[in-house]
Amino acid sequence: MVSRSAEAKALGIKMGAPLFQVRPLIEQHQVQVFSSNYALYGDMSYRVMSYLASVVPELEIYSIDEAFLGLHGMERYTKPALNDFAQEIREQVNQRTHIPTCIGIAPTKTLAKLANHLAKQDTACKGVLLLDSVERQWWALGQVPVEEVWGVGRQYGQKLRAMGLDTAADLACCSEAWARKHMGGVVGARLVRELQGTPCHQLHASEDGTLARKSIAHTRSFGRPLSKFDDLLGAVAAFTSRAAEKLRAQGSETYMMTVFLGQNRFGPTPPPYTYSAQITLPTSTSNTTDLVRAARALLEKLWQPGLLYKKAGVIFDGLEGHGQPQLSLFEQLPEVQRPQSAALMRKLDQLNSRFGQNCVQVATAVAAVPKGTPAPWLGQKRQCSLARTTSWKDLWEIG
DNA sequence: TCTGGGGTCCTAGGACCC
DNA sequence: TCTGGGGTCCTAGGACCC
Repeated sequence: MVSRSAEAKALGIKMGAPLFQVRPLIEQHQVQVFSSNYALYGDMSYRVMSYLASVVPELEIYSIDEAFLGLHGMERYTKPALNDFAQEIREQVNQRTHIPTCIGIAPTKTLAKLANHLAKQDTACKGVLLLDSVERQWWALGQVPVEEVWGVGRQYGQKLRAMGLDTAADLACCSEAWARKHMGGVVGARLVRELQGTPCHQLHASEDGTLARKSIAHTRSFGRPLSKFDDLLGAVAAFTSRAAEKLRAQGSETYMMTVFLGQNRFGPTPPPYTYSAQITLPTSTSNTTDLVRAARALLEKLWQPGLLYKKAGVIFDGLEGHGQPQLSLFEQLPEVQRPQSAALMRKLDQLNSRFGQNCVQVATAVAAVPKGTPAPWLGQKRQCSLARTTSWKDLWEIG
């Protein structure tokens, strides 16, 4: 259970609880359960972000369901005007997507997150909280338990409580030097300064309403544990293909690749549970066949006969913008060397986008799979909702 | 039987180079 | 052979985020 409605939370279904543990509750109260549906979420997110990009000077997409809006140049607006502006945004997003939102406005990202947190909690805010004075900022800081501050996780939360710091305000009273010493160095120092109202985190604006990642990964747990090299190769090749698609979709190339295998963390085997290997490629690429070849080499280093693996993943780091890779003087642009490669990948992406994911795949990803059977690494998505907005076969039918 | 899938930034040590 | 002050890259891991 990763995302729960207010009603589900009220039943006591915990974040991260595995389905089998809450099965009785679910049956008793007829709780509706859905597998994750990334295609639908991604498309709805894109609709919201595109709208936001059209109404504010700067937009940073922070995650699939959160964004920072830069309001620079709007400081002169009075409090009611800013509140009205935020309300208008909420109404528009709701009209277009039926997605409810809350907005926190403050001089730093950390304070804006804190304001947003309070706006969600207190219905009197009507979804918007503006912290436009030092007095209101300190009032807000006093309302929030320290572990709910953005950047304070479980470890620091416990540590701060043990030191008698209970609220965000207590933390904001600490000195930068203290935070540097006790909260992970420069990270903690910035956190405290942000709480005090001094911006330390820039806005990383995205101009086109999409998010350009610095690393791209595709990782999955298998439907059942796998041990044979060929099965794992199939999985790793399929994951590499998906990650390479994501890479091309954001117009990037990679020169660093990691492959990892994971064993069952809940099983009888003691740690380590994951084994990983990394390679630096001689030149940046987004070509699926090149990347699958590299993935295979990494897997050959990792794989041990007799071990049962439950999970695998492929991660691309060292991303470079396509067309402007940082090459040394003596290297050729990859696309100049192999002009047909880019065209082939474009065709591959077009086919898969038009006729469905995995319509065309690299042979390595399917070689080990007998005809007519699902790939052994696929998870069981038993309760998937439909991809209403991104798949022809799942369109709403009205009749 | 069943236990998610992504990301970010920072630190530190060792190899290697000038 | 020892001394010294840089720098980069690679690798691994920790803490946090959604």
